[in-house]
Amino acid sequence: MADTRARIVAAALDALRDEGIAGFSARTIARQGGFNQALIFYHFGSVEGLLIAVARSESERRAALYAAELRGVGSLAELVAVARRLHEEEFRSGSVAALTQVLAGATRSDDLARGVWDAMEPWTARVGETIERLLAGTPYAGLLPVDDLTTAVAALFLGVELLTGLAPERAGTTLFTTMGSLAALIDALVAANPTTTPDP
Amino acid sequence: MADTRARIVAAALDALRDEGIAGFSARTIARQGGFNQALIFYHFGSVEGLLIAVARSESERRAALYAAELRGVGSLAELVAVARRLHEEEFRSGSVAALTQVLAGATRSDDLARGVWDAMEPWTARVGETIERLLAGTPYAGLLPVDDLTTAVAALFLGVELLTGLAPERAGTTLFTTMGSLAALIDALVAANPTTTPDP
DNA sequence: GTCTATACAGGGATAGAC
DNA sequence: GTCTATCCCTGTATAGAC
Repeated sequence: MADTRARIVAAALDALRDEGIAGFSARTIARQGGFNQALIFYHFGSVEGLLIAVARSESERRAALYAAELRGVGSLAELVAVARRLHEEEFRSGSVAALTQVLAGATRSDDLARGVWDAMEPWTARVGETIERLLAGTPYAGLLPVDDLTTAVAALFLGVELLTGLAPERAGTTLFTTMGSLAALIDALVAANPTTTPDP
Repeated sequence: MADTRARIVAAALDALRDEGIAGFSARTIARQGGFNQALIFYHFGSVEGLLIAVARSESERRAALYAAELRGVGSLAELVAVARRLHEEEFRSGSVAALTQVLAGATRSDDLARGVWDAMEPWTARVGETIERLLAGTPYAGLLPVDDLTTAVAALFLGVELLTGLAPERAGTTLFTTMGSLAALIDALVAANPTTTPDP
């Protein structure tokens, strides 16, 4: 039953958020979801298989969410504003925290790493489209590789999550306020120098 | 004996790099270092205690390394160049990878989170000093909070490590090349607009 | 498809010999 | 300070009842 699979994935996500990858076990997950431990092996083969399923499911959900939010973004400052909103929403629900746990866990197995990487694709693709659109309005369009910028933005987002998990009060509101100021600053600088080109 | 403690910490670091936080156990570590498992409990009280000790030791080592490298940094582009050199060195040795594992593991316990956060202080302090020095040369000195910028830079560095662990070929060389171009671009924009101020 | 029961390995931690 | 031995818990995985 597809419904059971969804319930298991949801419980696994909760467990990942609450216990971290180190405590991600079939027993913990089953306790969370109030179902039997053996179901995990029946439906996903192994705990690792479930982890990949979680990564995939989360990435698809996130891609849909971000696609809607990112559509209207027309400047760096707006990108930061959207990132802030999404961060607050996703931090409350603990879902990006769960993603960082998956990433940390992926170092153990190459299969898992590949699976998680593939699962992230729908999300990073949305971010990449947005960056491409932003760049198109500037003279730097051909000079800065979109792929690398996407990786950098994704890395920043994940890193913030990693640190927020450690000390929520530090990365709370002021960090995004500052990044917003910085983005506005860069927007202004770019607008003021429409023909400047970077060093080769 | 202080020597034994150091041996245990070194073995723990190796274990963390190879197995990740999910496989970080007293037995794995003891196997790595060729000593007895019970020594960990004698010297560090618990596996968690050892993890905090590893975080502290690593942070001090890293602070010393970075202090030397960051001293000469006078522009954003130079900061990226230093970050690239350090990333390559630390990625080879696996030590930032170990740090991300510690951070992921810290979600489990508040004690651990506090310990790891404190342990990161020497490192972030060096980064913060550098950013403060960079800002001092611009008109934005009072406008952008150094603490938040430090957090952002640290987050970016950690996030890159997280993604590099997942797909080394993606975050390899071109990412830092692009970030270097971007930094040079911003340096140029700032130099061209010495009196521009950001939106309030 | 789901549950119970169970195998077996690995891990945290401690007692006590040396 | 270090090692051996051990307790007991947790975890993965499967067999088989329902």
